[in-house]
Amino acid sequence: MRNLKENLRAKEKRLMEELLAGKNSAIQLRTLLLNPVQDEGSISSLQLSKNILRSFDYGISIASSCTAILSAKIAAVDCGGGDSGGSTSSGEGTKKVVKDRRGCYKRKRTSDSWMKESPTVEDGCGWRKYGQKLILHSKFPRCYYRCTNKSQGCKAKKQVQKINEDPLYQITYFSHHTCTDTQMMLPHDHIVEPDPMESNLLSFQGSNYNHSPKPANVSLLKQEFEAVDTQRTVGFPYAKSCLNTSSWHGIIGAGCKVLSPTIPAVPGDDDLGEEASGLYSCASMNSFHGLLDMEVDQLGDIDIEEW
DNA sequence: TCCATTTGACCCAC
DNA sequence: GTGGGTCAAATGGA
Repeated sequence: MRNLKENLRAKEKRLMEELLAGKNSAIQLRTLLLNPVQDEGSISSLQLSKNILRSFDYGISIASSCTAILSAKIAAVDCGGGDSGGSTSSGEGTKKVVKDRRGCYKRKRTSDSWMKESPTVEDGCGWRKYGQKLILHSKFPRCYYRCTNKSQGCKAKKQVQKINEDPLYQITYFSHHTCTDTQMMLPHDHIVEPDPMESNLLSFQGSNYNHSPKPANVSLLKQEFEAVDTQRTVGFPYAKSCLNTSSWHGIIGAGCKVLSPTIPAVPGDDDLGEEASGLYSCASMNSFHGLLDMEVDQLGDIDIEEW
């Protein structure tokens, strides 16, 4: 557990370093734009913009990793998922702890899978839903999607799990799009680490961001977590909540943990604007720092020995 | 008619 | 044996 905390602290430090590096690059870029005279050896505005994007991409990756770790751990504690937690609360301390394997099955993480958290399930790609299940210890059903261009041999899939009452979804992707329609909208060049928990890292190439994807079924996707049945496979008349798509920016602006790069941003007039808009919704460094501080500190509220 | 969604059943990893 | 992932028939909407 101590290792987990240290790990989170280290990630926080890395995040701050990346954000500061990005800020420095932005300052240099600003200076360059105000004074466009360049020396032979001076760094180009294009390179600076790339540096900025790289810093934010990596920062988002780190933040994603941290929040995913915390979510998993906190959820495990909340539902008594820990083996020791369940046994100690029963008052049968002398009883030998039987390892319950229920719910332990997880799809094997491959180098071609990654996860992110987003306030919206929309990512600009065309997805077709092929299944939905209520997952053990999950309040909300998990939905399964595959690329609408499966006929083209595209093997891209994703799983969408609403985390809690807040509009925050955990989206797990499997395989990249190979179809021509959507591959430019996907995050690629993601970072994968051997540890399944660490595999949540991802990064995005800013130059491929699409700013106005709005598939027709977005509203349906946003509605589908509104009602949950108690059956194993959920069957229900979906509640027809009416979420205003214009509120998405408000959600983003409130400072989400990890942001989808395809959230429509204010369209720029030039290439710089297009690329920079990938940074558009990121929380400020201070608030991000506070968020991480808060989440790491929350670990103190949980019995560390239980982990 | 076509396509997307729903949902019960089945398969398989654990 | 159980839970998670997928299949495929049924259903509904455009």
